[in-house]
Amino acid sequence: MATIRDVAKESGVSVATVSYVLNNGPRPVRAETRERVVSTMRRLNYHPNAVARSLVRQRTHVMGILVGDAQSEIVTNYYYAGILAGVFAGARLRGYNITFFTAAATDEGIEYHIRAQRPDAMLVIAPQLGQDLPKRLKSVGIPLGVVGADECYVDSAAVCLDVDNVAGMQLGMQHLRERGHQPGSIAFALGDPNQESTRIRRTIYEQTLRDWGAEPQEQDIIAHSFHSEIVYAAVRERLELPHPPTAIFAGNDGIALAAMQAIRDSRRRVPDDVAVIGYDNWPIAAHITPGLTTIQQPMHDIGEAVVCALADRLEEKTLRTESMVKRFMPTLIVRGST
Amino acid sequence: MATIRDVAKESGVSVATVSYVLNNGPRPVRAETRERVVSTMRRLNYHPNAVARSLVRQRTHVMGILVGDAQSEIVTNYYYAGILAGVFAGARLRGYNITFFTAAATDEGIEYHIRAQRPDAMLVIAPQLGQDLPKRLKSVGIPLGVVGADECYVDSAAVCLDVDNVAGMQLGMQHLRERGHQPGSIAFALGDPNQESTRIRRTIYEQTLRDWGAEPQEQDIIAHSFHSEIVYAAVRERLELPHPPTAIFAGNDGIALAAMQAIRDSRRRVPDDVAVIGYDNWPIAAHITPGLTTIQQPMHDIGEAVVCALADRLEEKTLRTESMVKRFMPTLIVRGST
DNA sequence: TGACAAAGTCTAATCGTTTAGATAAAATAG
DNA sequence: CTATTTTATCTAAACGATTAGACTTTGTCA
Repeated sequence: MATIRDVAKESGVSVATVSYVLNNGPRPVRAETRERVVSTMRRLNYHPNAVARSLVRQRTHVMGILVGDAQSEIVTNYYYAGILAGVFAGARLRGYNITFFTAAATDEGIEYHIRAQRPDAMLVIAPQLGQDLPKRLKSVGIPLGVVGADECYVDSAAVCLDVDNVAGMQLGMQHLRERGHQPGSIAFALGDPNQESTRIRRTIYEQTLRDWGAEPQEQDIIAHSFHSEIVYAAVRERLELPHPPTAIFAGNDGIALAAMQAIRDSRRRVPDDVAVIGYDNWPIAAHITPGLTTIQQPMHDIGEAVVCALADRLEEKTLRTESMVKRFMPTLIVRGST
Repeated sequence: MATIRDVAKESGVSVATVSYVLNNGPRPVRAETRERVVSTMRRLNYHPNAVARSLVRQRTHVMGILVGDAQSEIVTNYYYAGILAGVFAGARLRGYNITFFTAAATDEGIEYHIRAQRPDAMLVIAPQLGQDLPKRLKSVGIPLGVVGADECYVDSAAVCLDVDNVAGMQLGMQHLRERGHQPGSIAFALGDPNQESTRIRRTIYEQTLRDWGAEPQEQDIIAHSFHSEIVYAAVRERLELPHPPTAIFAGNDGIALAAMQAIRDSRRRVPDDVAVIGYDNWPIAAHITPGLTTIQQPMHDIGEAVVCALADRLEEKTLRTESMVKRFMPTLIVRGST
């Protein structure tokens, strides 16, 4: 493979000149010389070695990414996929590559891998809470972008983006209320309790009920998991108890789907007997019967925004030393399930 | 950040010695010296710079990946997500990082990016046919792993893995036949006609019908797209025509879901009026009513296998100069939709 | 025309590793 | 107790770029 030296020799100039041509600077090159160099580059099929560049520039133009607890999450969870699509779009826009760190976030050694690989920044998507991950990532000393976990990262000088969970829950609760459901008859099938969004949403759920004069019942907070089988079983069980809910607010659309099946299998109808509202607006939500009412989140925008914010920091367009928190507004998509 | 030189100076040895400690060779180091070096490495929080290593070793330990036509495909298509999960698992197993090439496959410059970034190998997942991509990727000169497109890559000295599409179609057709559907009443909602799997499956569909003594009808090959809206419209339209099918074989579970909705919206029932069989066994397939009968593909295995096969080539465990084709067996998952 | 600035090049150091070749120390053989 | 081999280190040259500093050419102005 041709190197810069080959190009230099072949076109009778020094490597410096070739480099100036390559980068349009920092020194000027005579038009005639430039042309000669460009043509030999083309002739030799030369492409600058990004590895060598990274070494001398101390920039890899790579952003590392940690998805959920392990990469496999993207398999079943459209939320991650949506964020990722945005991340890719942003990366392309700003000229970065995205590398997945294949070690799980819980691995002892993840920060060693990061140190070794030297991405310019790290992205963390909807991490589990209660780990020492934030501290460890901070210790690596590169800009950090976090989606879906403000609180534990806000003191890590990170870029924290998330959907506005408060607004989302209120949107959904309001909608159920307007559909005539009584505060005491709305259950909440939350997701992974180790995610920040789940905790916030639970708080808002309970607070909204109290605002409406109803005390939240422990039995109306069901599932505590994103796992379909667990959700299915939990919903069926709840429906057997006295005072079954007339509406279920689900932590994401996957939960909502499992809940809908549980409802049907209990010989009840959606939405007549039990209404269901989801979260995320997965593509499938529009393609089932009845369609799933859901809280849409601008996943793509968030993914793109986090990359752009980090790129801004790297390019010194914005301050790097303090945290930044930005919230995105969700919207309610009404379909047949409510 | 500490460099190898810092470690060397700090522990009173040469950089070479530190390197030998780091790599366990190629020269021996006295146990006492090694200990001293290791402890200073720890004290200085030293981690070898992978970029510098890559430069001198001419190996980045990165595999690049091109997903579908653009990264956004992983959003809606579980097939990609499944393959990816396997790829990550394999990468972790063999010590590689996965970098997404954010330029679309159709981009003029994708091979330039690859040349510059210098991944040790490239993965291509279910590419569109009819592009010059194979040729261009081959010209880059690094090992190639292809999932879901043997034919056009088989002469590129690539590792080609795919599910056995012939077996999968036969499995499904056989099943429909056993359920009592007449050859002339089985429609095929194929996917993207620019993917190899689609083409093969269509051929097998037609051939099976002929084997059964029925001439395949143009009108029974519907949709020609993975896009839900298009599928939905196409199925509804087909159901209005004379001789509506009693069974629809779908190119993937997304198509199957859209088809099921179209069937329901035409006031027909699944499976009584029209049976549906899908492809891929998306997680959702088990969580709808009725459950979706589908052809399961070992996506995870395929993803893992392609990475391992490439790693073998890179580590010279296997020959690098000739193509290898391997097929994985699908299985039939019977649920309520047939 | 000469002085000085600007434009265009080149030489060489640098980024942080690996690893051959030379050299020194220790172990083994005769 | 040498001579020879083996083991442990060190020195220095890569790997393929970028970029200051020195140098040369060209242009501008008095």
